Amino acid sequence: MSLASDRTKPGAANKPTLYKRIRLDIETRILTGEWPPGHRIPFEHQLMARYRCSRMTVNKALSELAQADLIERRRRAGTFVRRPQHISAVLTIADIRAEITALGRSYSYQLIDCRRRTATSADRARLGVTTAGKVIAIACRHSGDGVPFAVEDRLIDLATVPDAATADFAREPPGSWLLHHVPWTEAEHTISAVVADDRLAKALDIAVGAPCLVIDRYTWRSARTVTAVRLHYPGETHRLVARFKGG
Amino acid sequence: MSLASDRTKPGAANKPTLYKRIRLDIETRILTGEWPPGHRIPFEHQLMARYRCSRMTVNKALSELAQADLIERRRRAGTFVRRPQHISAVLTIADIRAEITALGRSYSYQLIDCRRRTATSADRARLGVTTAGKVIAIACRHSGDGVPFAVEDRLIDLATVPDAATADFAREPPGSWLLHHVPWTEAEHTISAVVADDRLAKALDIAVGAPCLVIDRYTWRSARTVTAVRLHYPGETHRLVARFKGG
DNA sequence: CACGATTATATGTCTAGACATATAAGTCAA
DNA sequence: TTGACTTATATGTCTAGACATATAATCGTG
Repeated sequence: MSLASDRTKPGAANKPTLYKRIRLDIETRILTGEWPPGHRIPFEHQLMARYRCSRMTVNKALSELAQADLIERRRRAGTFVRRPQHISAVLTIADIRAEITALGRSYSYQLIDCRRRTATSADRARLGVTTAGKVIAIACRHSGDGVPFAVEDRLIDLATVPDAATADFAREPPGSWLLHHVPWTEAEHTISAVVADDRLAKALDIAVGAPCLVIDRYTWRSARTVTAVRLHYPGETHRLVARFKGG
Repeated sequence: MSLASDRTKPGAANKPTLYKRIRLDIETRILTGEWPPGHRIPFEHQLMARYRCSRMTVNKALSELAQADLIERRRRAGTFVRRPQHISAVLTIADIRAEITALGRSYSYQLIDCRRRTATSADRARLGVTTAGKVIAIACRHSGDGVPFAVEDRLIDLATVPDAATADFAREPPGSWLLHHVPWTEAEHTISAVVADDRLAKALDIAVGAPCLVIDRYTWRSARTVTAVRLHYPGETHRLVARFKGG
C-alpha cells in the first residue's frame, strides 16, 4: 500500500512508467491473494486519485490486465478479480532441431520415406478434406548425438502448399521447411500414449512394448489444412514441459 | 485495402470499434501472408491518415498486437511483423470433474488413501523443499460413468497451505479444494508416457503393460511449493488437446 | 576510412477533456 | 409482487495536443 505517486518530479530515475507500476501493483495484490477472486478493484476515478494521473493512464493498466484475463470489467458494475477459471499452460512445442540442440546434442536427420500420391481415403480423413487432391507423405527420424529422438509421419496437402512439391526433404526436415515457408493460423495438438510395436521399436531403437508419447498436430491456414503430423517419442526419456499461466 | 474510414458518421451500425478494426485489418494481412515476417508496417502517422483518426487510436491497436507478439515495435525504426518464433499452444488442463462432466458422463470420486506425515526425504525432493515439515499424501481416483478416468497421487505442503489440514478429502477432491482455496502464481506440467504396472493396472482397470499418459504438475505460490501431483490416464482412451496460437 | 557528435524521427507515455453505451439500481404503476 | 420505465454510473472509445526517449542516419573531424 501507499507507494503512490512520486512521478510528478519528471527528472527522477523513474525506471518503470506509471501505467506499468499501476498494473504491477494490482497484479501483485491479486497474485498474493490480498485481492481474492471476485473482489472489486477500485474504480478508475479512485485509482486516478490514488496515483494522481489521468483516466487514460489507469485505463491502459486495467485494459492490459483484462486482456491477460486477470480481471473482468463490467460496465456500471466495476472491475473484478477473475476466479481461477481453468488451469491452462502454455506448452511450447519447439522445432525438433531446436529442441535437440538446446539439450546440447548434435542434431541429425534421416528421411525414411517420401512419396507423392493422390490422397487415399485414409489421407483424406486425416487431413479433413473431401476432394482427392495430391499429397506428400513423409516418414523421417530425428536424432540427437546419433540416438533416435523422435520419428515423424507427415502428410502435406499440396492443394494448400503447392511449393512443397519442389522442396528437398532429404536435405531439410519438412517441419523446418514448413515453418519457414508457410504461415499458419491455427493448430491443434493431441497428446496420447501408446506402446511401441515392431516398426516403432526398430525406428526408435527401443524395446517392443515400451511406452511412447504421441503428438498429433494438425495445422490450418485460414480454414485450409496445411499438414497433419504424428510424432512418436520414447516415453520414458522424453518429457513435454509446459510452464506458467497464473490464474 | 481501402476499406478505410466510414466512422465519421457516428450514428451508423458501427459494431466493431475503430481501433479493433485497425487491429483486425493488420492481423488479417499478417496471417494471410500479405505482410510477411520482417515486413515493415505503415508508420503510426500513415495509419492515422488512412483511418482518419488520432494517434492514440492507432497506438492502441498496435500495442495490443505487440502484446500478442504478432508485431515488434522499435523506436525510430518502425513496426515489423515478427517471424514465427516458436510453435506454442495453450494446453488447457481442466479440473477433472469439469473434464468428465463436459464429456457428458457422471462424475464419481474415490479416496484411496490419505495420510498426514512429516515429509520423508522423497517427499522433500518431490516438493523441492529442504526442511522436513508436515505434508499430506493423497491417493485417489476419478471416474466417469463408473469407469476409471484417472488416478491421482498428490502431496500437499502444509507449511504453505495450513488450511488443508482441516479439509475433508473424502468428500471433495483435493484438486478441486485447492483450486477454490489457494491462489497460485506458477505451475509446471510435465507430460510423459509409461506402461501400467500391477498397481496402476488395477486402479485404472486396464491390462498390465497398457500405455498410460502421465501428467506431473507442480504448483507454486510466489516461490513456495503448494502441491505436487501426478495423474495417470489410460493412454489409449485419453487425449490431451491443445489448441491455437498462431504465429 | 573510422569514429564520435549531432540530428531527425518513430515510438512510448501522458493529459484533460468528450461522448457513447451497457447496466445496476431505483421508481412507479398494474 | 411483478414488470416496465427511468436514471445514475462505470467502463469503452476517442481526440488533439504534449514531452520523453531510443536510435538510425547524417555530418564532421582526425
